[in-house]
Formats: sequence, structure tokens, C-alpha cells
Amino acid sequence: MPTYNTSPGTRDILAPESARWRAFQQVFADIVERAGFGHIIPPMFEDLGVFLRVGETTEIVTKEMYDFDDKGGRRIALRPEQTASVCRAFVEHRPVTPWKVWYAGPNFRYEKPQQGRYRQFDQVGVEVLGIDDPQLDAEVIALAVDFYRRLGLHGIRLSLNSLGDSGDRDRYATALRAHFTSHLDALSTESRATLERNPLRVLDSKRPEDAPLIAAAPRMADHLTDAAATHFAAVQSALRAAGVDFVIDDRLVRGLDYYRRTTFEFVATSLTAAHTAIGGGGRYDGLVADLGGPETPGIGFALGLDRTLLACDAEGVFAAPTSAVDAFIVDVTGGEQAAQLCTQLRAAGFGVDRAYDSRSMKSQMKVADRSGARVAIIIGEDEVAANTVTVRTMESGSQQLVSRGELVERLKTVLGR
RNA sequence: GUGGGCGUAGCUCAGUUGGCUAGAGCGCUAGGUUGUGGUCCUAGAGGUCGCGGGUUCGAGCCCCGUCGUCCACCCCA
Repeated sequence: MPTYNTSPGTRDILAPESARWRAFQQVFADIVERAGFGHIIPPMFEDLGVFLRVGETTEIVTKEMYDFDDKGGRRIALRPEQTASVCRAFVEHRPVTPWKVWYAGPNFRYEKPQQGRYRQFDQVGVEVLGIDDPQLDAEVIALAVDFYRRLGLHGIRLSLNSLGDSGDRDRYATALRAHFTSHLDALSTESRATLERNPLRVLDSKRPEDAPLIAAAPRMADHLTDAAATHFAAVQSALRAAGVDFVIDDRLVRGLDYYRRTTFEFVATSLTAAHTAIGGGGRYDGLVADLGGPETPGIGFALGLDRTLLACDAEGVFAAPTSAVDAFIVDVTGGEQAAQLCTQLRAAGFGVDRAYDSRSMKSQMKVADRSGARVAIIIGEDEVAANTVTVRTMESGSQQLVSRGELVERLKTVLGR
């Protein structure tokens, strides 16, 4: 038994899965960079205060924060998400707007792990600061949809809602509280507790006994100001114009307190486990101001890497890329020849590996086979004496003697380069 | 944070009502008459049965605790 294992909720991502992660981030980077987004790499930990802005009523802040005092007495937290960091960075650097950034990397939440939920989990995402235009909302959403399509996913449902401006949101919360409070006995115990913290979240309850009360609850749509309603309508028509399918879900309440107006969520219909929400986002006008900056509108989304990959598994798409070296050197004369050839061939641009410990040809060939290399380069006493090597095509088993001087050209031919 | 399932070789698992030196498949290593992989055959290495207590003549099997893991709730990506 090993002395140490990974901490709960963390894991090692090994090859070939790690290559899949890299490809995932690469596909995302390609899409958003082509749309004018710049890459931001915020720190993985920040002053705790940055994240408290996410919302005092969310569990992310109240019980899931990975926080600690550093040796300088600062109160530090591992980031639970990256939007707050991006806004902090905006206030710190004051870039010209619109500021369009994308990110990829791990976040941390102290939760009980289960499928699709880790204490260290990766997200990719974008944020745009300084623009209020509903066309931007639609474009940002379309970017995520395009990304899913590029992965090969089909079973993605986009839910859309508007939480209104902050005043709307507060009025709606009050109306909800009044509604649920007047029927408290019909509400589940869990939801009663939720009601205390955040009435909006009661709408999220999946308990059957709460369903009737939720169905009868006041509608957010009836609490929107004209401005918010107009904005929401414009977002919808822009989405239709872009050919993006969506469903309006006026019960959609996202977990973070800072959301205003447009909110959305992506659900993988191929996933049957509890965690089917694989991405989400929305507007957070006001967050920048909360962090000490000027009044600045903002919108963005974050997509969960782990869960999205789970959805890819379920649909059988976006497999891990196979990675193999081009050639594997089998040297039964001690290994010096292999060392030389490795250097030479790698410099010439080939992917090359070799065997060690002067093992038998049979065992070196097994390693060659396992490496996935298309070609084995065999060096025995005969080859050394004649300044040649044997080039063996693994799949067919055909092989031929090649002089050292012709090896590079020969490899190019065999590998089809 | 709450509830439940599970924890035996690197991996997937089997181990009967507690009873001798704990098994299989895959993987790994070495061979199969002396320069060759993927199929086949043979042999071999590898386990303080998560950890700590307890019950018992005796525990992988029972009890308690603990840690880990999985699932659901909660929450969320």
C-alpha cells in the first residue's frame, strides 16, 4: 500500500487522458482567440475578500471556501471560480474596454466529492467587461455552443433566463419570500432553510413535495423593469438570428449572487447522474463596482472540463488523441548506437524512443511494440559492422537494411512525410 | 454537512455457515535450442486481505472506530 494518495477530491490525470485535457483546452483557445479574446492567467489564490463578493448567501462562500492564513497573516483563499479574479484584475489594471479575456485552469471548493464533482476542478471560460449590448450576450452564448459542437457534442440543452437588474432581483426575492412563507407548512424542511438564506434558490429545489408550490410561485418575468425586459428580448432575438436553440426557464437561478439580467446554463442530456449542468454563465453588472472599480457591465461563462468530458464519454465523442513516437530503436550492441541515433533522429524532427538496460532483442521488440511506434530501427553486430540499420515496419513486419546515411530519407518515406 | 454501498496482487474481481502455506483473469518478467513484437505454450515475481482496536482456540470473513472511495441528498461546473 502506498504511503500517500492524492487528497480527497483530487486526482492525477495520466496519459492518454491528460492529452485529452490539453486538446480540450486547445480547441477552446482556438475558438475564443479567433473571436478576439486574450488569455488571462490569474493567480490560483487571492485575498479572501475578492471571493466574498461572489455572495454571502452562497455555499461556495459560506462553507466551501478553501481558505487559510499565510505566514504574513493575510487571509487567503484558493479561488472557487475565476470571474471574481478577472474583475479584480480589471480594477487593478484598468484595461480599455471592451476587455475580452479567456481562461483555463483549476478552481477549488471544499465539497464532498462524487461523480463530476471534485475539490480541484478545471474550467475554461470567457469574460467580457465594459459592454452592455444584448448582442454581446448572444455572441458569448454562441461561442460556448460552437465549442460544444467542435467537441462533437449533440445533447446539449441551453436554458435561458433573466434575473433582472439588482432592484428587480430584490423585489422578486421579496415576493418569493412572501409566497413561500405564506405556505410554509407545504414546504420541505430543506427548502425552509434555503428560504432563510436565499428565496431564489428555493426555485432550484428538486424535491417533489416542493413542486406545486414552486409552480405557483411568482414569475421573475413579471418583476422585470422595462429596460431589463427589453434587454432580455433583444438577447433572445439575437440568439434566434444566430441559429442558437434555447429554452426559456424562468426557474433558472444560478448559484452565484452576483448574476444580473441574462443568465444561462448548459445541460448535457446524455448524462444521467446528478451533475448534468456542464456549464453556465450570465451577466454580473455590478461586480466590478463591488470590487472597488467603476460601474462596469460584465458577462461571461465557465464550462466544467471534467463534466463536459463525462458528457463526451456518454456520447462517445472527443476521444483521447493517440500519441506515439515515430520510431523505436532496438539496439542489442550495448546502447551507444541507440543513444547516437536518438539524438540524430530527434534533431531531424522524428519522435524517437529506445530501450535500455541492454535487454534481449525479444524483450526490446516487445517494448517497441508497446510504444506504438510505426517503425522499429534494429541495430545488431552485423549492422554496426556494415554501418547500416534494419528498418522494420511494425504493422506489416517487413524490414530492410538501410545505410546510416540514407536512414533519414528512408524514414520519411516509410512514415509518409 | 447528512444518509447508504464498498475497500483482497499494478488493474478487474472470486473467496462458501469464521478453520491449514489467500486465488483467477488481465498486466508485468524470463524462457520456448542461440538477431525480432503483436497469437500460442511454460515458468516466475508480486498481497502486513485500507488502518487500529475487539470477540474467538482460530478472522479476509463477525463487532466498534478510523481513513479512503463510490452513490444519493445538499450544493454546484
